[in-house]
Amino acid sequence: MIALDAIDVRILNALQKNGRLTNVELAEQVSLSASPCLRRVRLLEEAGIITGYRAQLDPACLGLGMSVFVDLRLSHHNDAASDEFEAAILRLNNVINCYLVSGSADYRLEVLVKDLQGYEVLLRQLQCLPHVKDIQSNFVIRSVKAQAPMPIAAS
Amino acid sequence: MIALDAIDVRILNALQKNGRLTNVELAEQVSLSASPCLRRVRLLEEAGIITGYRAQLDPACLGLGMSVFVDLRLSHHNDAASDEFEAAILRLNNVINCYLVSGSADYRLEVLVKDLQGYEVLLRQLQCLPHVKDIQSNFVIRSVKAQAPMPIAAS
DNA sequence: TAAATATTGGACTATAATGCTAATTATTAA
DNA sequence: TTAATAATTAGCATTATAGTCCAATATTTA
Repeated sequence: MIALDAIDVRILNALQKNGRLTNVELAEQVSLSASPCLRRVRLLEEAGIITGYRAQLDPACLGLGMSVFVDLRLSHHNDAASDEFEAAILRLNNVINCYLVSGSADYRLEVLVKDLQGYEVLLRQLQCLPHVKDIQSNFVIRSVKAQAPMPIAAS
Repeated sequence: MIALDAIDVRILNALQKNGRLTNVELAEQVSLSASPCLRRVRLLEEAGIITGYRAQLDPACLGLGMSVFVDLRLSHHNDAASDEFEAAILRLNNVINCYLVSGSADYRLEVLVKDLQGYEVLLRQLQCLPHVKDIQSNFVIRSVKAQAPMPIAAS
């Protein structure tokens, strides 16, 4: 874990808000001239602190207005079963996130679909996945806070 | 919902993968010359399909190696209680996502903390929030698939 | 088919990225 | 505290990119 000074923190916060800031704009915001600013950004990228830049899309505009959390249990908990299941999950494009979690479920998925019909299709796909024993769904009614910037502390 | 042709879909997919592609690079990838490519990107931004660009950071590098889903129930379900609770959630920087969900919980939060100690601190803050009755936590053991690109269909 | 509309490609200007060097700042050791 | 060293920064020059304008092409519609 690389030490971040106050300027690095400002850079990271600015790029979390707007990943397409030009280096000149970024340098202004963090009170630095362009070249050292660029040097710091490159170092943050090389250090793996900045892992990439993504355009954020509005799922509703893309016909993906329904978001669902799907909790899933497997019938077998050996490595082979997990690997097979996870490989299948990676192929399902409507599954945006998938975590192995503690608690009553094994996996928690976050899924984007158009509507209940789309959800039904996906549910059937999930039920057919290898080693799936149990599925429970929670629908997102409203998003209160989404993809908030990470809290960064200088170190 | 604006109609997207095949070129728009390619643009959106390319920018989901890399939001800092130069317009020239993007134009090459979608087999278009620079100026119409730029025009399309601007239209996608103005239409609200592209909502922004963000740098992706590695939480582990920032001392936020622990991710937890927190399910939360309120004691009262009137508007005032919800509003007060949601306002408080917006102020908690370790809460990255917060959704109103169906099912046994009212709200589902996604939380980033350094470790169990950090989690304990946050848990106490959540318990002190107005109208909170019940809290249940699920720890993320491993991320199988994270922030996968949205599946986009031409229309 | 022909007219109208939308989209594209290319030239040009303004702006930004990037590498280099000198100067400044911070750090270490005496 | 001062001097020496190392790290970081600012400014400048060069190259690349963004963004605008207009003519040409493709598409749509009657």
